[in-house]
Amino acid sequence: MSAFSTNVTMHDIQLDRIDLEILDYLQKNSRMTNADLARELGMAPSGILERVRKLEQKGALVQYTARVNPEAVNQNLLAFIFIKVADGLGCDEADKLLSEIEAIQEVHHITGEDCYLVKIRVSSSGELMQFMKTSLRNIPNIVSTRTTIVLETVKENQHIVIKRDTENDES
Amino acid sequence: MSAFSTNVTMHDIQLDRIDLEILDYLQKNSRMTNADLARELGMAPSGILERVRKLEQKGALVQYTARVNPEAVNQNLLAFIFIKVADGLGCDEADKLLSEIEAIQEVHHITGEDCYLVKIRVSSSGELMQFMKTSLRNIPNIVSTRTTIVLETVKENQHIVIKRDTENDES
DNA sequence: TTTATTAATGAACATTATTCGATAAAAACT
DNA sequence: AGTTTTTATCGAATAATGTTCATTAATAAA
Repeated sequence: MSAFSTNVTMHDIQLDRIDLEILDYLQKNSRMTNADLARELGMAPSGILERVRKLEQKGALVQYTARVNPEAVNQNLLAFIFIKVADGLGCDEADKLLSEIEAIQEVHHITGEDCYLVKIRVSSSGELMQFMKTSLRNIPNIVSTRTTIVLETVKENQHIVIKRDTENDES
Repeated sequence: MSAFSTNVTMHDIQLDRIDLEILDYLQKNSRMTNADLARELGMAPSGILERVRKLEQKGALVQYTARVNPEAVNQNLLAFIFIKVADGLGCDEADKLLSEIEAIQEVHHITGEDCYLVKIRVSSSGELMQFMKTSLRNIPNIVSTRTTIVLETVKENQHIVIKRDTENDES
């Protein structure tokens, strides 16, 4: 069913203007129909379908997702945690362990003093505490953690700016 | 067209188990059809449609979006910027200015020394520099900024853990 | 009890998804 | 250049889904 590719590195991916348009439309509304896309882009629905499938295969489209209001499901606490591990050597193991934790939405390797920046969403400070005590304990070579609590989120999306560059297009 | 509510605060939102199931299914695949949802949940498609519309109106469903691979569209540089503003007074204005910047995906008020944590995605360090010099200049009362560059992203999603507690209906 | 209100159903109809053969253009090869 | 191969699109046909709406049952309110 899921036609999405996993672990794709974008070496040889070539996207034309129409591909970029499709990506941008679906980014704004992933439930937009192929028929609507076809109308917007002046193509046949079957042609759109073909392109979308290829974008999935190429790994340009990663997932279709609905953004859920955290408040609606009582996940009101958002936090960022900086994690320092010894020598950054056990990192592969730490990568895996951190990624497996559902509450963790993001795991980044970063520059500077610390090794990781982690974004986590939980229901309460109690659950965060619980998480620090249990899940983080399992991760080897953690030297220190620094936690920053989010008081209020002003903006939050995953929208990527898509630049429709100088491209030879059949306009 | 867009049936999503804006600026919704979740005071009186009541979601039953079926609602939570719908949210979770759509979170995992927003292109899932109402017909499939209906089959999974043992309901009529029209009933599902009705519920989905209500979830949109209530603000539990915020948006349907496709996740685009940043590499595919040459937006390879991810950074977090901590911004300190004087007294956090001009914050409303700063909120607005920061949110209007497309490259900025997230704006959070945080605890600690700094006032803001901002997540930004651009094409290159050059563009980041450009951004710091121009866009940030317009924001009043910025005292300092601290930028953290992401070297590699191990995990990144917006998936929220939805707990189907046997007694999630808190009336 | 009676009356609103709400949520779900199922049938009817509109719209979309998907397949597939045909076609034409572009690439690759000789 | 000429030929083959690959690729992208279309259009028509069919399967499937979206959406409306009258009806019914269940729930809450009066």
